[in-house]
Amino acid sequence: MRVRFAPSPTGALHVGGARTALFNWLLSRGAAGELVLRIEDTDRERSTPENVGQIFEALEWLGIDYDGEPVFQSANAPRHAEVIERLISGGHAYRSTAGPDEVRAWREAHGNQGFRGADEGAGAVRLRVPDAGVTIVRDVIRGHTEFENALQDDLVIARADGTPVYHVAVVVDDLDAGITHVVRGADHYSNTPKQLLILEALGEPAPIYAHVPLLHGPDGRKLSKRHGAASVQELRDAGYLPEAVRNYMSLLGWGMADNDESFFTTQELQREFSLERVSRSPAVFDERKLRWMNGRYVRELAVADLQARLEQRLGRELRRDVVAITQEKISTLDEFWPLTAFFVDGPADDPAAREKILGADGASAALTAARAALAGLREWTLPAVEEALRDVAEREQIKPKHLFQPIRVAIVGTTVSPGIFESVAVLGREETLARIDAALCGA
RNA sequence: GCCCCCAUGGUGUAGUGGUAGCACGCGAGAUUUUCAUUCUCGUAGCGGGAGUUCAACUCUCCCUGGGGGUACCA
Repeated sequence: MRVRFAPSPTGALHVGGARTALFNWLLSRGAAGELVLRIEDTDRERSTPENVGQIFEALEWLGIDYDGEPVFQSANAPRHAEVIERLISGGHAYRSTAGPDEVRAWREAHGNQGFRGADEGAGAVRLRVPDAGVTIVRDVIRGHTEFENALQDDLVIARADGTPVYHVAVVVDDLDAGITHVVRGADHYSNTPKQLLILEALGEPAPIYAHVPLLHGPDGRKLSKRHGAASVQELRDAGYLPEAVRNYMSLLGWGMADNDESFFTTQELQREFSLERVSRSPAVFDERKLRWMNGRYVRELAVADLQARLEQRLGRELRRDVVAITQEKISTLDEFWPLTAFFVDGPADDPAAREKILGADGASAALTAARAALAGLREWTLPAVEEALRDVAEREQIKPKHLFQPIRVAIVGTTVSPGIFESVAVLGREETLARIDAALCGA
């Protein structure tokens, strides 16, 4: 078995394309030599180093490793030219100057039958399509479908300038690479008979096809930028974890039998995956579920691991204890900084919170009592802080909420933060007392 | 226009010729110092119409809806 992933070099790795890559990778079982990466770039316009580099990065981030060096389709041009020449000399193709207008006119005049041209010795190269019979697409996911040859136009396989068209390029490249399984998006389904026709003219066998359903946005339309994150780069930038993305994407258009859980390790995925179980209908990409799943993955990370990822993402050193007290409160990496910036940037400026909490009856008294208790602490540890503060609440007959919220606003600036005892413990004696004093002053 | 594909709650899916399970979401409750987390309960579905059958969500056909293709794009 040999599968390939062949994205077009537009730079952004679409999540639909990423899912196809994932399926290919799972199908190859990650075995060496089984997954080849090819850049479809017959027109060469888009395969700039930047664009291609971005795709490599996205794939690497996702954890999908292909085998060996990626192949650039354009590099295979001589081979394509040779095949096209062969088709012409074998009588399977001819040169024609007919353009879209002629083709349309022909169809109108022939009851919508496919265009059939004559050899003019110049122009683009068109494949001769049989007038009768059917071309059968056999697809692991969709079963057999017959396409009538009579309806198919003699398709262009090379432009007038001699450059091959995509359909020839893929077919030839797959053949040369010994590809046995072609797993791609369903948008290629209707084009498959064309490739089969080329294969037939070449006298070569067809690979096994599997067309996976497309991904849609919440509005049921094809997933695009206006739906938010539509590329894996955007997912990464939004703070999702690659393993969560991988897990979530594997669930789109695919389900395990006899398994009600939706969490899979990569090993389980590798073991259980089968093309036969891939769904035929398009799936809607639901970022809320991804977010939920990502939160689960975040919480299962070792603190040191989470810290490393956050540091890498934020480009700054982070305190382990800060990461630890935040872990269960964030569902994406993105949510970390807003929740903990107060540790290094000082209290946030939230007048509404100050007014509401610090301005409340008894807030100052509560703060004062808390300050005194904290100031008297012999050692500044989480248990000590917690004991002291709970003690104040009990002794002063203050509802916990009415004691803790003022402290929170005093040190954080807003009403949302990690646990109050944890925050105080991590902030340290000096800073905590200073911030409480400042709050008392302001009030 | 023509060709092709698809159709289980809002979303992702499981499933069987005898009416549906799981997960997200959503709602309610519990825990709770905020936000979260966690736990409990609940909500909601086989697009429509014929046909086959004792019986269809499951098989067939039609319709509707959605999607894809129809390039000298990939």
